[in-house]
Amino acid sequence: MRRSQEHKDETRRKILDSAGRLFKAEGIDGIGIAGLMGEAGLTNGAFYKHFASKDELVAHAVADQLEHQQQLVDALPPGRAGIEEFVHHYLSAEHCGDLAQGCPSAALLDEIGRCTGEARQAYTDGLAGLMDALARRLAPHDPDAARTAVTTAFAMMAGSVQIARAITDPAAADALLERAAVTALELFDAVAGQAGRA
Amino acid sequence: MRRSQEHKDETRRKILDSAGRLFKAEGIDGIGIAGLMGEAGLTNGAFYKHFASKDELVAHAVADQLEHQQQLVDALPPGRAGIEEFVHHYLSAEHCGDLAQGCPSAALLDEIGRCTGEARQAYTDGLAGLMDALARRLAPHDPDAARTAVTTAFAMMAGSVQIARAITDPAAADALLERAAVTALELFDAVAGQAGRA
DNA sequence: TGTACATCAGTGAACGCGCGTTCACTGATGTAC
DNA sequence: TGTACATCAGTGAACGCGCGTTCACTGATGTAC
Repeated sequence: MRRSQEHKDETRRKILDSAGRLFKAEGIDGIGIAGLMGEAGLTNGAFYKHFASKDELVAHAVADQLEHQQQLVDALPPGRAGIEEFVHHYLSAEHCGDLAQGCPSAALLDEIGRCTGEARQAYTDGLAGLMDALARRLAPHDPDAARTAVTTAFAMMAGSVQIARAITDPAAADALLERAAVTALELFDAVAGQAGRA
Repeated sequence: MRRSQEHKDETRRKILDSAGRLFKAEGIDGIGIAGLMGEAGLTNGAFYKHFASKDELVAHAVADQLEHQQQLVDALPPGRAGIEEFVHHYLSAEHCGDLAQGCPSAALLDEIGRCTGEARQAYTDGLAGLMDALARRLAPHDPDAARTAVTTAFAMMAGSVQIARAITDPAAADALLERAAVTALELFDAVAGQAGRA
């Protein structure tokens, strides 16, 4: 069944998409190669025509997911409206309820910390790109100076989503998400304000 | 080898301690019953004399770990000095480097979100206790009102530690931890200040 | 106090199962003539 | 353009392994007399 390079590229993309969704929904250790390949409409053996190992897939899937997150940020409307949309979508009940389509940081952060260097490097680079995309919006004249503060605010957002997902009390989860949105906007406004003054 | 109830309680404690350490270090899916029992100086079969299943152990270990965290908070010196110690220890390179002895939220949050209801309930109750302990320090006259804001600040701390552990760039990790400590103290001060004014 | 016995924490092999990975094979399609 | 052949993406069974859990057994100790 030899296929064109185009066909192979499409298959690779299907595997990466399935991996992104299922790693986030079930955890990296929570889903196997056969399950991923089944979701992509293939059988387990074909996996090794595309990736050398599960670890290599994890690294590529992490990179791919963060790239996708960055594209979402880049597609936001300009100015404070874009930041508000980002914050309110990120800290929504919908995002908390949809692990598979959600943010890879919120879904996988502590698991990535235990991964191979390859996956952690992919996360390092991907997060840097995502934080830069946010910093460019907030402080166009000096995004480098804003990056660490932006990352702190993002850590708060990711941590809040993780807590909201972990606890069983929906009212407490809603209150946390609402409060986190207020704080996130305060922190982002502070970054933009400092950059404006500088 | 029948032993006294006291002996059995000691063994249960050893299993809970091993579980707490190894779940945090290797992940809940990353360590098996035989590994946990070996760490506790026992063999796999004895496990089921103490817990009905791995899921039940996870719930008890999560509860136990959060109780321990709360005891650490309660043992801090009173006033702002205690909060400062908490923030600086939590956001230290030592804490990031020592998964096994560290905070269960930072080590396990996204995995707990995928656990059984039993484990998530244990996390819900344990986190509530921990957040109350912090809220009582910051706003002794109205800790309930402070709880959500305290949780937001804590989410920022846990998220920052997770990111610092996940990325491969030590300089970026240090900068993030430092910036997170400043922001955490600002957020905690705001909670204390609002409570003072009210 | 001494003895016989019941208890049950702990042992370690075994269960079925799913994991990551390998491999002999298939057969549609790109390529060379 | 038509044909023969080489390629290789994909199949699905099989590999060894570790998982959570079960179980027959051991033997030190608490308990009853």
